[in-house]
Amino acid sequence: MLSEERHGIILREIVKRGITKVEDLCNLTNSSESTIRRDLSYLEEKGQIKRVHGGAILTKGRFVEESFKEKLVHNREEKIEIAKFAASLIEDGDSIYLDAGTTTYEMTKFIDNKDIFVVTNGIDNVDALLEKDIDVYILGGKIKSKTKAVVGTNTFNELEKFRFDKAFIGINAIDIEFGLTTPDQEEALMKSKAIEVSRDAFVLADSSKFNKISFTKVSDFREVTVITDKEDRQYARKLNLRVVK
Amino acid sequence: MLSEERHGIILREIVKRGITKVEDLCNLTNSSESTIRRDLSYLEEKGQIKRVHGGAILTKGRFVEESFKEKLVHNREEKIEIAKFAASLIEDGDSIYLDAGTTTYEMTKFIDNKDIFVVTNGIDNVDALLEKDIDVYILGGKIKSKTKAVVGTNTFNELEKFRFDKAFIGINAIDIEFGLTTPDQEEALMKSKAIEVSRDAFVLADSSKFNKISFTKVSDFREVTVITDKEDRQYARKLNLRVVK
DNA sequence: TCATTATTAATCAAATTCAGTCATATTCAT
DNA sequence: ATGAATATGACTGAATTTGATTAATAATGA
Repeated sequence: MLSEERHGIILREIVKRGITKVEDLCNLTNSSESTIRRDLSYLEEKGQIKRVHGGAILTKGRFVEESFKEKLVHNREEKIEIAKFAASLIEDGDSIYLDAGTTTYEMTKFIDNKDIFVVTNGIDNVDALLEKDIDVYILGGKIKSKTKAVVGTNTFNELEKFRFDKAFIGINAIDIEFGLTTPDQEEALMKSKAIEVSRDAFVLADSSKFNKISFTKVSDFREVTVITDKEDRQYARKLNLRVVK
Repeated sequence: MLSEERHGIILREIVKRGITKVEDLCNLTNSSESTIRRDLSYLEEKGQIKRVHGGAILTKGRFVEESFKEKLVHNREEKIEIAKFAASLIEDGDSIYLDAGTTTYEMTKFIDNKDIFVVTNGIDNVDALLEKDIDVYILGGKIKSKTKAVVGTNTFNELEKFRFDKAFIGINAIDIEFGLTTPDQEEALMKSKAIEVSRDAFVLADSSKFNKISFTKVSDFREVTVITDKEDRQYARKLNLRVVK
């Protein structure tokens, strides 16, 4: 049996029952425990299921339709890898700023430290984090309908009151000359301030964001670590680059 | 049986009955007392239940706050009628406060005035309003995972800065003596303040909320108009009652 | 109050499940 | 065909889960 085939069977079984035992999956697919365990690890890596002792369960709040929408997102695989690595940087006790955006949203699926405090300006992040039993603080303010990000001067000022251990920021464009830029001025201000009030700031950017320039400057390279899937000597010389995979 | 599976069964049983004995849970899951005790400790740790001598109860006291989804089912028809009427009160140009909660959430579906400004502390309201092209302002603060309501002193203070034309408030309990009460103190404060800073305050309460008393006082009758589906002479004499249907 | 009973926490050993490693089998590109 | 890459199943010691036991604690009623 092909592994893809097994993955399908496993997913369907878990969706159907909500929870499944390794043993049952062995019988269902005529495979060894080792194989099933490998499959479960893989599916968990992809964020499709959650492993528990003895089997696996659905990742909470994952609706079937969502997976269709998600597939449409550009560079999804890369974003997930970047998000996964970023999430792994979070340590117990951290206070975190999580920017609004698709890449940072992917992070929520891989955050397993419950003893953390997350401040976000992304409405979509809230649900995902609550389901993980994580303390969430939403910044107040006007919500941009397109990105569902909270922005504005009040929001900006509210951010001023916090100090974060780590900030995770999404970005639209990276250029070796102009640094980090993004189309919306208000969002740029938010990102910039978040970077400022954080001990460590991480910018998540898949390779498609490179060599682009957008309207508003967010930050110079010096202040942040860029997490990406793109190997690039030039950039590596000028900035703190973390390449995943 | 997997532990995750048991946790689910235990939670469901406690939600259903309000209180459960260790012995019953043993029978229900075919597990030993040791195992059930460990499960209960774990669930208590997560804040999902409270252990008592001989068993466990739900964390909240007299008026158990059902989860958001469960509440949606309860008295749905009536809530929709109430919500529809409440929404019809909104006029172009209004600035509105929309409380977190299921009945107020229903309102979002019937709001068709786009030229309004809505402030809310309910995360779920945001999406629904954005889809209607309505300007939304979310209050900032800690999010209660159970009700997805934003609460806290900062949030309270933020609310202070607004003045609304109309506020729409959900409520858990109405008593002819004690007035409007609700289980969570922080949420009660929010509701109370919202009523205070609004020209007109409307409280949405289906008939199941009547003749009940909860923990924290939200408001006296004088300050608000109660929208309900229940005809009641006694209440009608004491407060401003609007009965729909 | 005190004694009796029920419930609990702590500890232990057995059973189950796990991650990691290895050898073998299969697939793939050349 | 050949070697490299990948997939699989078996095995091992480690980690986790479980139920039984016992001593401590809490509830009950005379």
